[in-house]
Amino acid sequence: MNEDFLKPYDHSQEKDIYNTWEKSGFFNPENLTPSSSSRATHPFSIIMPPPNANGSLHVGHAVMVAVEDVMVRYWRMRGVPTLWLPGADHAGFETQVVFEKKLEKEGTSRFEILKQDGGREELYNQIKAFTLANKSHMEHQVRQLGASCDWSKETFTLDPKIIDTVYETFKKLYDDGLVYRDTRIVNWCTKHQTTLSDLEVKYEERVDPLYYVKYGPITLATVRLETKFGDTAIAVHPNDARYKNLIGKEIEVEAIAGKTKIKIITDEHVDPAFGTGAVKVTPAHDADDYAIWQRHKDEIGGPKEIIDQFGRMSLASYFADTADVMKYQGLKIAEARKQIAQDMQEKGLIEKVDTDYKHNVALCYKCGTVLEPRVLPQWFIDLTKEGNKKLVQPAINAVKNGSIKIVPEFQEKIFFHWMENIRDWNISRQIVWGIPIPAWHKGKEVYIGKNKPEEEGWTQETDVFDTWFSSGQWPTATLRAQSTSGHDLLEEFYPTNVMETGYDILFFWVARMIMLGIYMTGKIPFKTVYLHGLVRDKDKQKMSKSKGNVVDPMGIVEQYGADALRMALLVGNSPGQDASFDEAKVKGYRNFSNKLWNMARFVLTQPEISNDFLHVSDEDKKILERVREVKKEVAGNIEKYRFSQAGEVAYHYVWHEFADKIIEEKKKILLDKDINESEKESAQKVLYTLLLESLKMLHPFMPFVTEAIYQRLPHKNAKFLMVENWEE
RNA sequence: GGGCGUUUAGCUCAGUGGUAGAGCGUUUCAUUGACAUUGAAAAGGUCGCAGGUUCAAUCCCUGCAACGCCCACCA
Repeated sequence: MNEDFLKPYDHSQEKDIYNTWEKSGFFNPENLTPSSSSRATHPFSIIMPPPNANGSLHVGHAVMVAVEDVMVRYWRMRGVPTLWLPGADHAGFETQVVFEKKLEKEGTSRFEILKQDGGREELYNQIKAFTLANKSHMEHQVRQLGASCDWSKETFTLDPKIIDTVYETFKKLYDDGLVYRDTRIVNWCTKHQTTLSDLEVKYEERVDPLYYVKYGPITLATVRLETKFGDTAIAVHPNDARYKNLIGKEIEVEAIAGKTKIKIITDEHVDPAFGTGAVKVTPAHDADDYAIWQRHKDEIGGPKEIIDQFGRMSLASYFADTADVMKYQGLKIAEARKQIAQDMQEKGLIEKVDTDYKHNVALCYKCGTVLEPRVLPQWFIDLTKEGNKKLVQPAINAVKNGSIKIVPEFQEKIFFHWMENIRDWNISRQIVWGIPIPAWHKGKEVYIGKNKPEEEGWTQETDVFDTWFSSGQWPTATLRAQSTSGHDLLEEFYPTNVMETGYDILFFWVARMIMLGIYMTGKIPFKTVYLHGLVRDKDKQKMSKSKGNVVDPMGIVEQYGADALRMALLVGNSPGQDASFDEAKVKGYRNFSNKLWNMARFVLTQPEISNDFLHVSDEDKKILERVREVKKEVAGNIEKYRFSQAGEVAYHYVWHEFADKIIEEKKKILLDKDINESEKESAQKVLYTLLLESLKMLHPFMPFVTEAIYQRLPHKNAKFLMVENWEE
């Protein structure tokens, strides 16, 4: 027996085991010898959600690796050609935000860098260096978790081949009329100086004063007093009797700077029950008002922009000669509002103030800054007109008709609900860290292409793509990028089997992959979507840096081993359901690793009985039959994505049946001098068989300790447990 | 305003149309031979509440309550 067994199991050997696996080449599907079983003709593939290369892995990544590795290792042992393609995401906006925080700590900002000549390139290069450093750090961590993915095919979202595909898709969308550039009201973050998609807006309920302002004969309620300088009309409901005589007229209004005139229009959208039933229309700074303006373009003036990109009053275009207004010039919104309220109070223009008015405020999901709606030219993907037919409906249909299954099933309802109410997607970002939108402008002309057109006068688009536009093409783009002349991976592995990710990015990512995947290839990108839940802390609180309750998975791996962490994250957790992280649970499974180690130690004290041993007792035959049943149960659960159940069945069998009962009974037989050799040999045969079967069924969950034991067996069928045949 | 999820042992959570499960915790006992990162045993749950379907419901249906989450252009 190997001397290592005289000591407790030492999980620090995980690193060495991983290295030998990786060097063996068995992570790569082309090095696997498919088994002869009929299942082996259908490959198994997973594209790993590429972690953001801007920091360390969090527990969510550990869940992702654990779940995907279970499937991949299981199917590999079934003799199926198995591809698990890893990647890394440049994560445009997210990474730029992380990088800017770093700059802030260093006492500078991106604007300092952008001021210099060639500042844009400089900033890009700095973020690139930062990202690449984090990328290799993160890849190392994915290895530590035991991910048996094919590193030779690792793909980065900024690889030239990925960008080529993204450009090709963009061109196709543009040619099909599914991409358009238009000036519309969009969400603008005054801190980050970029627009955000509707998904990147978080709403928070706040209490603000609601001012009842006198507009001549009308009083109307508003929170945003400061936008009054951008008013172009007042709207009332068409059936509102109170305003019957005023509709369509221009009324004269006493304002801060003397008298002005404003038109009364009607719009179905106005709720007569709110406030006074009259609403000021400020199309440049409010999405609702912009919508009203669009319906009344012919009657009223266009958007008057009176707040700038930094969230400061910018009144010179309309009020340069009016000192009473220009005194607010340059004030931040909140300050301007306060002063205007005060001034209007003094002039008797405010009828009353409702001080505890509750309403939802739109915030930047990253920094919490109040978003300022702005009217800007942006690139959009049409999802409401032609795009609804060509992008949205095919995706809905794929899930409705079962070509794509979402696990857990209830998430399908959530998916449908979002898809059926989807809006056009703003894919423009005004940041540097991202894939540039391949477009050129000359006056109103637009040219789509990577390279500048020959003729004079074209200027390059400066917006970059929303990261999700490129990652939304990930399954297709990666397989295409990694294909070689000998291996068309799209042909071999697309559609992939499973897309495993967190439910929090169902809309951001999964929905878009389905739409774009079908659009690009005519085929669904994956057959099953498995959505894991969020990992919260021990007290069910969301982990966050500010709360200081973030669990570092790598610290846990260091202390208890990746096997223990993986088991703790798998058992007791179900798809789509949040889980809480308890270190005590990890400790329990660390103990299990050692238990298994010692079980092996005991078995290996016994002589190994050759394969052609024929005198298995009837009782032992039952034991061997039973382990096959258990293994089938584990397999069935894995195939049905019930990883918690699968892990628990294996765990329970190995510890509480094999160890506690069978080993104890066989121990008695082996020590009893009155029992004949044949029966002892039968017991020894059983012990060796059960050990091997236990290692196999636990390997997808706890790859390291099972491999460590396998490598110390006197006779091995395969070079690695990782490529042992699951069956026999 | 819509939609979704959860409610099971002290805690964190799995699970099933037919005497209820795991991890941790608690109590008692055992132990120099595989393992104290151990073993044997025990306590502990009218499976949120109220109806219904069924021979049988924790599980299916209806309603309710509490908690949580997502979506939504009411100023």
